[in-house]
Amino acid sequence: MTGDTIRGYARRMTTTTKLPPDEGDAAPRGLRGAVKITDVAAAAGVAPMTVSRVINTPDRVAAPTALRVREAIARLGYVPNMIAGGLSSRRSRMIAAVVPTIAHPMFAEMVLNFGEAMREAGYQVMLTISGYGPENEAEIVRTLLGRRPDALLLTGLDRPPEVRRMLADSALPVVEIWDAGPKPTDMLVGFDHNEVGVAVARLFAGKGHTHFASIGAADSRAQVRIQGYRAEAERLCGVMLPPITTAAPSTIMAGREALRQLLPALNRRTALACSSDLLAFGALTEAQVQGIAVPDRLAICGFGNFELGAACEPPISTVNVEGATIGRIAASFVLERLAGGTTPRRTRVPFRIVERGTT
Amino acid sequence: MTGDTIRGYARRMTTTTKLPPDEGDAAPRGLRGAVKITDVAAAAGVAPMTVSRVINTPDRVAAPTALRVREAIARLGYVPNMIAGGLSSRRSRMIAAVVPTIAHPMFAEMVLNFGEAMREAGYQVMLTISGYGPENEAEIVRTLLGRRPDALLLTGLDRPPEVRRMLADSALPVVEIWDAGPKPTDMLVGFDHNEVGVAVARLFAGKGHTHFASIGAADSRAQVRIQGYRAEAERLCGVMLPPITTAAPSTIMAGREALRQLLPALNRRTALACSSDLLAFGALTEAQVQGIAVPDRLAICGFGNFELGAACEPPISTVNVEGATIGRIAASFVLERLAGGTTPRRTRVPFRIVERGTT
DNA sequence: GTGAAAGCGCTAACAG
DNA sequence: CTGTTAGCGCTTTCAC
Repeated sequence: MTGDTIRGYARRMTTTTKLPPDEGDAAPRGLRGAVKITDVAAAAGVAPMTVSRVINTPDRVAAPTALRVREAIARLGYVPNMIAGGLSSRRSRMIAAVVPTIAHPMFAEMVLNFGEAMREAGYQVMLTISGYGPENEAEIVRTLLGRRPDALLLTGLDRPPEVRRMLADSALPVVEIWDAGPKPTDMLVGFDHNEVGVAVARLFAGKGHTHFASIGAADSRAQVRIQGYRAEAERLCGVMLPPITTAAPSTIMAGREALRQLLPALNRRTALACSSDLLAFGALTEAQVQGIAVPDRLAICGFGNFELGAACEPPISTVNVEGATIGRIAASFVLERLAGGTTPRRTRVPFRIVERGTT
Repeated sequence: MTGDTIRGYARRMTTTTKLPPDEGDAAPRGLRGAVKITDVAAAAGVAPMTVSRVINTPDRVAAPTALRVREAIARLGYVPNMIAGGLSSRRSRMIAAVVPTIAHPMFAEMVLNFGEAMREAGYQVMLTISGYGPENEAEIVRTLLGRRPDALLLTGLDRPPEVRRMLADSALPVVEIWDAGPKPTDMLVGFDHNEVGVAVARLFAGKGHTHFASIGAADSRAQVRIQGYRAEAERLCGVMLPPITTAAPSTIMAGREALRQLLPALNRRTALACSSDLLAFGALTEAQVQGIAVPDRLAICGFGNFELGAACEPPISTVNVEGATIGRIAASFVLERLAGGTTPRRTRVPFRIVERGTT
């Protein structure tokens, strides 16, 4: 524990970095050198509470006073301690978010837009990347709750009972994204993955396909999409090739490998649904290598609308779900609740089939 | 402000979610229902301080006492308030990280591994995605410092003076990643982007190339790589085609477009360096569409070692820098400092040219 | 090995 | 519009 007490102090002396010389009587630099609200108050000749008001509720302070305080803040380089503020006000101005991955462009977009919207409103987002599978979600949520976030954003609806209990006990606003289902914890911004699969099957059927194949990652939502696709194709009397399941998260290589597995069964015109554009691109690439004509012999539809699918040759038909939109809607729901709203917001975001060269 | 006081309370009544029935005399649920350390202490018949010890320094508590306390913690569902703990101990157990993007696989990997390593050590990472360009870095760092992180991870070395000042004043451990240069703020885990460019030029030169082209994103590090490449190629008496500069962040489409621009100048065997595998894949795709033989007429080398480059056909030669390694080393540096170390750690991580089908 | 007192830096609540 | 008082929930410090 000895080290903890000198965290970050003597250190500068051991670096070669030249520090700028002290600029006049600026911020005090000593140990625990952080300027605090009382320092600012003293410098401005007001009470600490007035400094607090200048920062949090500026319109409740007379203009000349506020000016003096702001001047002192700038001069001293005061950075309010939100940890202390949060303890006192019981508002951490922090939102906890959990997503399975940021490698998936949709989640990356979602995170980016959610974070931006929350930041504009004065909140920070604490992001945790959980990986697929809900195994350690309880652990993650417990840790997150320890920081007393003002709200949570979680992915999916597949929540262990222990987590549901913790969330209920915390009584915090919760937004669940990505999935749509009947019993969200609280608020919801998602879509029905089964419907996505159905829509893809109908797209193919509408083009006269009678033979249907699928490549799906071993991730619960991906499997729901694939099942929706297969069920609908079957309902339409399609001939089903055996489903290929690949490891989650999806990769291009897995798509190539899966197409190679599919090869022997590909003896007539076939429609192929992939649970990700990465798999679809892999399948397309391998089809080209194997000399299978796309889309004439093999039609391919992916999911996710990755830039890759739009920019490759031929461009890949896919299903578009806007991560950015999900992120912004989720942020607006959270902010509304934080502002006192009580509406139990639930929204299905639309998805859209983007037809391109592979169908 | 009226809303603030009822944040999250009456809400459950308006949802359709069925809550599980109260399980015996479990955690108190009322307003501000959070169980606190005094509740646990009372339930276990000890002082709050003993509960704190059970959580933070278990070996300073007698086994039977600890057992009773742990039992009470579990029964009440106590989640320690780290905001209160942080205020008291002056250790937030939080690390602030700033990266320009998470769309780039290397940053995604870096963030993932850094976060994992820190989490294992009991820290959380608060991530901010800044976008390219240091314009708003001061604002971001100020906000982050308000949370009193125990350390910071920042990208690049291109730091506005105001930020350098804030960092120096805070006296916190800082690790800068991605770049290598003579005057880091504190610790460093990066590589020399110029050297990367030089290495690519030499790769091409070694294969007898005499004509050199480049496609680079308008991002400072990408430009350094491209300049290193062009300077070295020139030094080796290469004939230089005019550089193509594309918008940051890089896209596949930009690579295709850039190759189209390059087309008129491509009247003999040419080597093409791209500042990202996305640009390289775009160039490759467009070359295939245009019927330019790769690698015979046009050799291509990318940067980043994205899965895309490895899995497409032909696979793209590239420069590999392990984001995961950077993340883990950065975490180890921070943890060492947090444990009391004072060594001014600076490391250059190696990069490696991965030759594949496009050279 | 355990407890009591004091206080981290801020803001809610009330008073003036 | 501004100030005073009293905590927020925990940990530090010191006593036992």
